[in-house]
Amino acid sequence: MVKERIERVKGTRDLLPEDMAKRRWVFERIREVFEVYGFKEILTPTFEYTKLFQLRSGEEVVKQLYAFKDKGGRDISLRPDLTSSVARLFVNKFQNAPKPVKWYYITNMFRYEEPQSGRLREFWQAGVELIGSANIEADAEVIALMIESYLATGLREFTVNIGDRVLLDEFAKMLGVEDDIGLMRLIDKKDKMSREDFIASLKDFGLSDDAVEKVLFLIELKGKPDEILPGAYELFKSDKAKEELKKIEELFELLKAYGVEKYALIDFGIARGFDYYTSIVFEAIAPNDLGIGSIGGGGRYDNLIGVFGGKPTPATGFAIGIERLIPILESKGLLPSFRLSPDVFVVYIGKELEVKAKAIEITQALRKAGIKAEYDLQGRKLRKALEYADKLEIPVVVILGKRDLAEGKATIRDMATGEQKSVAIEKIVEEVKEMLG
RNA sequence: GCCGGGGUGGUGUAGCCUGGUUAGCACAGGGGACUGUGGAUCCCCUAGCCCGGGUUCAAAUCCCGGCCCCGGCCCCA
Repeated sequence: MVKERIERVKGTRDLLPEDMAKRRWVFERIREVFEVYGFKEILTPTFEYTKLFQLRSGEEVVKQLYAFKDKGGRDISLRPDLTSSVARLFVNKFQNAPKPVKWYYITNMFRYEEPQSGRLREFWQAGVELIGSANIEADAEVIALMIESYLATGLREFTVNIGDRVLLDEFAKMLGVEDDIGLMRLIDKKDKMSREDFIASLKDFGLSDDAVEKVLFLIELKGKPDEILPGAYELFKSDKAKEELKKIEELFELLKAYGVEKYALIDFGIARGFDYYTSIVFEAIAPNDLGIGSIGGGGRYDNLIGVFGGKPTPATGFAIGIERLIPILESKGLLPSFRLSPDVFVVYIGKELEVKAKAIEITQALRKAGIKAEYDLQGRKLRKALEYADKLEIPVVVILGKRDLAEGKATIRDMATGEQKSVAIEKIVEEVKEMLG
């Protein structure tokens, strides 16, 4: 016989019962916060026309699509994020809905990248989109929500670092740099290299000594607003930049009102990709030794709806990377432990149908009472059945044999103490409930 | 797409450099010793060299290609 082993597809993961229990717990914590903030859950299709994702361009983006032709010859891609789909949905059906539109999603995404630490080809994100408000309150709302989402999972050591694309643009203009994207790309990499290498790469990029000084000054603008903003007001002279700085100042005032300002920092070196963000951008960082950088991020994208053919509509949002968050929570011992085994194991002795049937009836009665119960489908001998229950740490075993049955009773065993009692069959549910507390 | 390190029963591993008995060990799984009482012991069973090609009398072992894993680069919406 030829056995061909089928492997998992590269960059994908099998999620086992323990994994699912953890994920479900984390999803629920996050979902609760999303809901109390008034966001409503949506889900768009797993795949869309490739065109949808190409529209907001970026050659890299297209290269990392999981793209294919379907049988009808359509060019299709698995969604690399939900923002594009949400924008499409909004343009298709919700342009005249009352504003703001507040949506959230918890689902999987696909990107064709080389897998590495904290990066798979299929991954899950929990995110929100807030569409229809250009006010800084909308930015504050989603940033506060992001912070509270992490707090809900028990995480405490993290910061949400806030940057601004307008300021980076103004900065590039100030330096007379035409390739502003190239400059942002370099600035984004600042933490990955030594100061000397960073300076060298800036010079290679063509910056004058004076401009290099300014860049170094800019990336030092990282911290609490009262420490940072005075320096920022000195660095930026244009009206547009000053106006933007005022917004950020207000943003932090609002975050104070939300009660989450201690988790928020200014970091003007944050660029977060280069395609659709237009103003405030932010990313969440949680110190860890797992090699995991950002655990989530987002920002304002005021042009995207227009790009997709809608009337220009401001929007902001964020996404939390579940595959990055869970290992961090786990390494900090913040995840509860989950019991997957049943609470009661019903064992019958012998092969008689009558006994077997009674065991099933007892199991069903327990289940109807909401108790996680199983009976021994393997038909093990009592000794093996107890070993099994012990191994799975099942706290209560109900033993049913002909002798018990003759008296209309069953034996209930407390696996921790080994204590047993003989109980009338109709009293079993009641008795077990009491034992399980 | 590129670079480095890996891939031996379900899991963890020895063996690989230096090719040569039946690929060893531990745990897990199933059964028995023990026909109504667990965490112990003993015995038995199940199950493996990632795939393909090459070199060789002989390949888990050496060579080439592919796939997958771990990590890094690019990129990270």
